Amino acid sequence: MKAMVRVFKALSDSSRIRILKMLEIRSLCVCEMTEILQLATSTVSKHLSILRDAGLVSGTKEGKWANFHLNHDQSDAYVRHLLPLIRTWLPDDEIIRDDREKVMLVDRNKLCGL
Amino acid sequence: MKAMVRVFKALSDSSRIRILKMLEIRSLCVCEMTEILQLATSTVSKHLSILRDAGLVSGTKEGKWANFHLNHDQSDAYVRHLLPLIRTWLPDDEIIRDDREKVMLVDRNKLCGL
DNA sequence: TTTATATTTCGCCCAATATCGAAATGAGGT
DNA sequence: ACCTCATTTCGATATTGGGCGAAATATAAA
Repeated sequence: MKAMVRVFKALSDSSRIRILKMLEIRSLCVCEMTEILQLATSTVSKHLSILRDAGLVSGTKEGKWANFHLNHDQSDAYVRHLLPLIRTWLPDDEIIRDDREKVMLVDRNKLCGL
Repeated sequence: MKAMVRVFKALSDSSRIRILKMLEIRSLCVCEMTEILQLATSTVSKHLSILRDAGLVSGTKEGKWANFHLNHDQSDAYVRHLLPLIRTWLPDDEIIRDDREKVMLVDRNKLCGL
């Protein structure tokens, strides 16, 4: 039950939902998400660790960046069932739509280190 | 998005998960759940109002008791998809099993008003 | 090795929430 | 109407959780 509650807790914050919906487009590094969400880097990193602990995302280091992506298949039953559901939800949400447009525009090389 | 987060928030507490799993067996009144959960009546009532606001359960007054039951079909997409999922989860959880055994034993007439 | 930069961790603050007991509400039975 | 009892609401308290900035880590580049 603890694991299940942890997953639901991870899903019960709008910033974290925004992150998941962005990651449906492509994998992203922390500074890209920070730019889109307009939150402090440390806050975004915290959100990602909560999502990682729940098994919803995973992050792999690539050079100086940490690439985060959705944890579709290799994960437990909760995540395996919930991610596809969430993918079908919020198709018309304004914030989500705007976020995803920005995902296609941001470039980590131009973005980070301003 | 607000509605979706509200549903996930409602699901991210172990007492409320226990309530949902008990209601999979049969509808229950507040004092029956209070006895099983070993929480204050006011706490259980609060949990139920959170579950009701999320659309997960509904309660109908029957005499002096308030009968709560799961909100399977008539509810929004989130609840309609999540309740069946949750039904298949935690089949071997000890707490859930114990709760459900108690559900079959409690009798509101003997229980309430001790 | 030193410097620059992307990320994580830490300490703090404020808001939200889980819990309780007491008081208020509501519906039945007398 | 009054009393009883199940439930809800209210007030207080303690814990959790989201947010930030600063310090610590890690990795690339110089």
